[in-house]
Amino acid sequence: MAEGEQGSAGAEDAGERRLYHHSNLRATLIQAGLAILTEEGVQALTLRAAARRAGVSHNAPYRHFADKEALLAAIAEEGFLELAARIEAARAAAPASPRAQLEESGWAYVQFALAHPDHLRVMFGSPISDPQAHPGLLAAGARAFNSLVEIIQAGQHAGEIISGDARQLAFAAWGMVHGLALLLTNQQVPANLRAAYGQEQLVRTCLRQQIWGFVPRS
Amino acid sequence: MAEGEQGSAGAEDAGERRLYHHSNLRATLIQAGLAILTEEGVQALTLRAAARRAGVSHNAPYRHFADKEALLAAIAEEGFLELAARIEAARAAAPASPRAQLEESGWAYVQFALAHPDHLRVMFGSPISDPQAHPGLLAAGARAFNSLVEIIQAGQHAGEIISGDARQLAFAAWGMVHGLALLLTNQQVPANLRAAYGQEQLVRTCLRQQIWGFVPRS
DNA sequence: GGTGTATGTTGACGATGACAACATCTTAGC
DNA sequence: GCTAAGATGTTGTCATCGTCAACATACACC
Repeated sequence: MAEGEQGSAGAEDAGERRLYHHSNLRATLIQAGLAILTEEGVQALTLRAAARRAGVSHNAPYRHFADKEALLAAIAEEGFLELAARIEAARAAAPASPRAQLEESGWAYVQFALAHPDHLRVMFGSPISDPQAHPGLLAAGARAFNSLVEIIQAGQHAGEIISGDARQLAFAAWGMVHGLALLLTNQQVPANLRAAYGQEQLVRTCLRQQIWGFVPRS
Repeated sequence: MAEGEQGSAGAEDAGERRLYHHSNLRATLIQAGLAILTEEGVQALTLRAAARRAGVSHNAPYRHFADKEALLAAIAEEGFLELAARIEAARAAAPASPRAQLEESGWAYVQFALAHPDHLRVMFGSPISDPQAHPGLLAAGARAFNSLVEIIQAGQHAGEIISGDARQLAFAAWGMVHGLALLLTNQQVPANLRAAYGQEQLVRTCLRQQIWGFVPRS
């Protein structure tokens, strides 16, 4: 955003000038949506609220998104991209052992969920009517998933992980991590469990148990 | 709107007479909400729509629910009760082996999710602001969770399941099943995986892998 | 039988998603 | 350069929703 062309006066705050046709409203609206998610929660994420944050009229978003669901899909896509980046970073930072990488990736996933619970709700809780209508969303989700597949394949090559369909194993791992993340963010963890372990230890314990199931028996 | 007391006459369909003060509107509204969930989906679940189905005015629900969230909580509670019942039934129908019971319980959970995806969304997707305000909800959730704990404890006694905190193990199992259920109902399963295995086989394979991690090493 | 309270109704308000009509900026063709 | 056409943003409007306030009715207890 930011520039001024054309016309005229009305320099807003100075520096923050936008030209009406303010170039990428689309990106601005997505950022506004993310800000609303973290500051006010998912129930406050409304087309009109995003428009207000972007400083445009209540109907401007319709020039960039067919309807509310399209904005949600774009925000979800953004989430999957960050999720994939976090998983990849965690893998890179982890020891070379595929099993360790699996644990760190899972923990990274849960950390993302805990840091952005309402973003996660948009990514997964929403009933996206036609996924085919939002191809970017599918691609971003696939990228995150493929990170797991790669780790598992590497582990199979190294003999650290049982043989079998790597995609199926990755799905199992994804399911576990996803379930843990949602239970934690929804505060649906039995209270005494949470108290006894603490979030990180509880999650890592569950992850190690699952990964333990991936270890070849001698 | 509809009838007539007081004045009188107006027997509706015959048989279906309700006396205005029609006794348990509360239960009727919950049932109406469930019907909306299965027939129209979660986005159609609205206080006013539930009132319409129940044949009362748009404000009648407020005599029984403080706000929309209270109705959602009641519907969620209903879901947890059915979920617990299904898990218990699956356990009862399964072989005596605790590991088999674990798999059947998990599959029952996923079946419930597939049969009532929008009900699941109300149970888990909603951001219940203050769980303490809906004690029945917590109790119903705890009952479902405790079914798993019991199976695991039995397995530990029989030496079929590794020792350790049964509640933590149950949480891991719950997380896995929950994640699988959500991914399936949100249609977020990689297409080729779904095609290669079919839902039931895919789920059972993942469950067995996890349970395999619960088996004591010789 | 009369009265108080629980239950249901009518009416209103502000907010939202969506549509239509209009205004303004940008760009393409000349 | 200038103008016509399209892209982008605005104003106005509508039906629906959640919620509140005021009012009406029916049941239960004395």
